[in-house]
Amino acid sequence: MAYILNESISSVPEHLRTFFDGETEIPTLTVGGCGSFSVTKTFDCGQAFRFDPVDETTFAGTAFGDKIAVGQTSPGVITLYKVSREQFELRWQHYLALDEDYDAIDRFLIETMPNERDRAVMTAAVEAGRGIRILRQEPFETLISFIVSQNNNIPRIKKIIRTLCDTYGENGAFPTAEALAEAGTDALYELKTGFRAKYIHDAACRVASGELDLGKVLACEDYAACDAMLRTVHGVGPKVSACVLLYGFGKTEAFPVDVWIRKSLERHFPDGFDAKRLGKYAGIAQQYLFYYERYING
DNA sequence: TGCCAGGGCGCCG
DNA sequence: CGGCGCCATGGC
Repeated sequence: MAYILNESISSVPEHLRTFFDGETEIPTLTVGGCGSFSVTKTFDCGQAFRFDPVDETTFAGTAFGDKIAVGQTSPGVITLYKVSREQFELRWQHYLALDEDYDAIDRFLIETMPNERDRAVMTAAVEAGRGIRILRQEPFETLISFIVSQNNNIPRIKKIIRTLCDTYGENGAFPTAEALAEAGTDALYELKTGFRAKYIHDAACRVASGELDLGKVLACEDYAACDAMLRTVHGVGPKVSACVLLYGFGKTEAFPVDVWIRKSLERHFPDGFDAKRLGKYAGIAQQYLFYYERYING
């Protein structure tokens, strides 16, 4: 389990000055016990769209309306910039999934494979992706982000989300459902969202009106029911729903199937792959397989 | 130029 | 149910 090694008010490193708008002194936290945590893999595996690399081992971005940076200090140790002890315990520890035992999950995923051949494949995928953490992002932001992601590429997804935040967000935060609902489809279309404009607007309207209660989805233990609630939104199909439940609601049993996963399963599991067998951790296997296929085998 | 990007909808058989 | 054309945009 993660623990705080050091907390201080420190001067902002040179390469983070611009990101932190010229601030000079910020709360800085050094956190140990992070296990296999990899900053670069976690923020560069296509689950979060508002973080960017600022050097080899540091990513900076916005979540919950706060700008933070996360750096890899050494194996098992990370540094959090502009994060106090209180904020860490209240929010960022959970956001970064530092309260999950990924070593145990990794072992479970390998052990659960039905035969030696599949175990070998899963072992390779786990080793390739080891250090990835499934972030616990904000539900509404994740919903809109993965609607934007459909038939799109990551650089453009990031660009559209940045524009959405700049135009309709308060002080750099992700826009509220009310703000996007009020904006209207035409205005959203003007932001180069294309055919997704009406989908974004529909999602925002349903959330703003209470017709879709994201708090209820968060509290719901029945995965199929969660999936059904999200898919009432026009433009949310099986893939987007699974991504939103995985990255925005901590539903780690979600198993999003995209072109990369389809390729991976066809190539490595010709006799079939039963995601349900992996139960609560299917989504983490999915992320490892995605990373393995997309970034290692690619 | 055509193809693809972490898809989904509407329609068709 | 499964397949297929279409939907906007930008990078290659």
